[in-house]
Amino acid sequence: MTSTKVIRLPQIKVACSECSLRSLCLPFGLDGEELERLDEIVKRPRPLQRSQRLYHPKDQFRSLYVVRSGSIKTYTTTSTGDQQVTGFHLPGELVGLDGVSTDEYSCTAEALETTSVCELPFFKLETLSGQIHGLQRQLHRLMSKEIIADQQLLLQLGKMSAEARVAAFLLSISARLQQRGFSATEFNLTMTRTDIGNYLGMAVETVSRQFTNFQEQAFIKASRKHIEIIDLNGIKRISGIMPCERTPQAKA
Amino acid sequence: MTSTKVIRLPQIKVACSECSLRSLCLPFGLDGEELERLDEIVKRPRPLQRSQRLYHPKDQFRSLYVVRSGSIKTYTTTSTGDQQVTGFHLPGELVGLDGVSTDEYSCTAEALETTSVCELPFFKLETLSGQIHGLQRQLHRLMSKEIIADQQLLLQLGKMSAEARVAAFLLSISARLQQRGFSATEFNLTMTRTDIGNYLGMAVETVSRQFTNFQEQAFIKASRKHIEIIDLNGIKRISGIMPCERTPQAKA
DNA sequence: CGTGAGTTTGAACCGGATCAATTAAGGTGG
DNA sequence: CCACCTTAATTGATCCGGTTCAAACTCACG
Repeated sequence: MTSTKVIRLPQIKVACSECSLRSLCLPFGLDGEELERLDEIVKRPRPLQRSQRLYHPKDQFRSLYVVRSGSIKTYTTTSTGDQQVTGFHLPGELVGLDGVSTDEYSCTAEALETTSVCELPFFKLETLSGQIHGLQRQLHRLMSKEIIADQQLLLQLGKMSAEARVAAFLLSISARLQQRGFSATEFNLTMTRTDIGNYLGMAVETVSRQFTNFQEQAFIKASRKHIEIIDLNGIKRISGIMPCERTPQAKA
Repeated sequence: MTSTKVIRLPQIKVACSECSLRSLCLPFGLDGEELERLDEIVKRPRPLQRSQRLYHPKDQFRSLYVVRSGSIKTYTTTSTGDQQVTGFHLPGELVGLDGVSTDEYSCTAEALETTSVCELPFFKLETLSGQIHGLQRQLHRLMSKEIIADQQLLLQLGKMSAEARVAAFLLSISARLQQRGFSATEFNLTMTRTDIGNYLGMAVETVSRQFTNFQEQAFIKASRKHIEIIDLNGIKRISGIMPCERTPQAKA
């Protein structure tokens, strides 16, 4: 709000205590004084433009990032040069955990649109969380939540038909946005169909066909990036149902 | 070693400082005094027998566990009652991270064979890691490594042919065992083919066929659970190669 | 030795990948 | 401001890998 420069996105200087994401973010559970101490180590770099990168593989790991607004995709690049999307990160979500275990990042983090982040220098964060127990707890929560959620999704994807996967993907985005105070039924997919396909492990064409399919069944309205979910329960039903409408594939 | 009871597995009372896994485990980087303090909070419960459970979904989250010897599978159970294997845990690996974010476990952890674990009461661990910086660092490393590794594997699986998946699975087991001082080329798969198929997202029959396939190509010798890898490079080659021997599936 | 769980093998079918071609949408420069 | 170009998205036709269904086999264990 109190910007010193000419043109600057208004939220650039928002302190943790003012941030709308604080209940989902590290500040959760901290009192005023603790919040201030956290604020002191949080950096708020200039927003990234679309396709700008936050870090690359082999960059030295120094910080975790929290998406403030916008969205980020992370991907690795295989030896043959093609890209492997490892995740999409929405506001309030952590980016950079791939660096924690090896001290260098293992993937590329790239903005899908104009995106602003908070930067959390990890070693300062560790020090501080040694002093503020609530912070430590929340850090651990976030770390494991981030990754477990992803893992669960991926695991499920393994056994689902293309239809169910795309449905599950939409649900995941929808639920995450809702948690952050956005609409659960109307949003923009900032990533391309190709990215989605890559992430879900299927051909672009299949992703596209499923969107068409869902539209024909009147579960969603999709116009390019813009998605409107008409029948959330319909989507849920699909995402839980196994291929071929026969026997469930995950055996006992 | 200094067992007080009649029959007890010899390693039951081994302190962290004596444990062969310590360089892979939490003690890594700690000095003598710090190790002692860690040792004080580590519990070493009686070994689990095959198919005994360490915890169930909805159990209150209290502890992380490190597999000392043996192996554990974790799985969730879907609404329709079938099981979804979420991972296999070998000696030196953490179990229980699924509980950190919600304060209750989300899956079942079940011993695949006679298995002994160390129990780490998580809140004591948090407190202690607030005091011992090296411990905190290592805890974070382990937490993220555990999950990131899994995630990477799962992500890759999404785009691989059945052949490549099974190869990648074998490699994963092999590499993890090797890191822990076991043979990389000869080991027992303690889980069933069904478990493997479930985890990898494919039918049991397909898993079985791939084992046969690898044998015919003289990459491995497999007799039931017992696996001997003859041509590790052959397996590696396969695990990196895409289906249909055509174009790579992960697009640029 | 039976009994049953786990594993292997065979045959047929179908979902999704691949290939090919068209349409739509941003961006750019004249 | 519009024609042009490039990239993303859609749609259609064909083909193959992997699932499904069915059945035989093998080993561990009582």
